[in-house]
Amino acid sequence: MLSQTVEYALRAVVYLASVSPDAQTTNEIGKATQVPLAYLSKVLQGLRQEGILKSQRGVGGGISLVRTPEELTILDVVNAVEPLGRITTCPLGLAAHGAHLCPLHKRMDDAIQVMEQAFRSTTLTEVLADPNPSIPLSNIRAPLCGSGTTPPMKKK
Amino acid sequence: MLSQTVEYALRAVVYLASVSPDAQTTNEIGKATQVPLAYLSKVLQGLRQEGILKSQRGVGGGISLVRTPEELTILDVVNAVEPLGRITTCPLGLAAHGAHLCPLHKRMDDAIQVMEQAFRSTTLTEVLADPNPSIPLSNIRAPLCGSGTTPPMKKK
DNA sequence: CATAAATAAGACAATGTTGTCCTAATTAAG
DNA sequence: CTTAATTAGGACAACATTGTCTTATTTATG
Repeated sequence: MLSQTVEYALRAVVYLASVSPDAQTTNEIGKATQVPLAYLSKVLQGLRQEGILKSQRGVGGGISLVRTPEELTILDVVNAVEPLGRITTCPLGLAAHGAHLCPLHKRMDDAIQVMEQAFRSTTLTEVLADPNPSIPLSNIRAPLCGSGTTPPMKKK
Repeated sequence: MLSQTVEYALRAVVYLASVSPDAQTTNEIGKATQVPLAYLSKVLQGLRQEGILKSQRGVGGGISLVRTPEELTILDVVNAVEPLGRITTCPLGLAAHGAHLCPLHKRMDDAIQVMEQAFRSTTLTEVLADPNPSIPLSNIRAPLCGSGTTPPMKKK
């Protein structure tokens, strides 16, 4: 349904939001989100190219959000990785119908649209502020199922 | 977003619904829906194995719906081809949280759920009954953008 | 029974997604 | 200026999706 890459991108962005506006290294993000490190690197590069993240090379560098969590929605992230693919013209060859999709494709697009709207209306701030503790096996309060997203205490 | 196979399956099923309860050959379905014939054959086989379609081999045979269009929803077809993949347990390793997904995955699942609901609430009858003509270049009234879904007039 | 019309099924190819690994390029700090 | 910590990027591999082709198998009909 939603691709693995979208899942990974959202984990990373939520984690970055939780420590925003600080930057984190790919390693730190990988550890917190349990995403395969080498692939995470690719995903983060993609998000940077799409203007969601910015990066700083070299010692003390890392990756951080471009916008504040308040200004960033789940839809922004999803669209940066893999646009939802709204149906705007008839997928059969028929000349572009614009607003006049056939009944089937109209309904398919409607379904995509409600999902799009659900994503658009959720900012990262909202995700972080969710009161749902949701972590039976740990008492860490975290947006990513308790996988180490507690803000780093102090520099090792 | 929705796979190509889902798109093809829905075209085929909508077409079959439009002539229900008659059977149609794979060839006829392919012509009406503009789906690559050899691949359509695979998709139809899948739908038959999932109990959405039934088939009759040999001369005069073909493929037809198992249920009436009234009893068949878009969700039935989508789930037969490629289940929507609701998120029921934490995708990170954390022991199954059941109803207690973390805030991020709860919202992802919510989005999938609204899409699922949109599909569940649409029967094929509804699609066929849609008053939207939607065919600028043709005055054929059809649920598939005018691609030849007018009921066969008479046997060749 | 022979034939032609159909679906069923398997092998194969092309492409996309996911993932790994190695080498470059950048940069802070001693 | 050298070193170590980082991101950037390219080559490659494994697997899934999409698509084609060929060969069975079934079945109505003359």
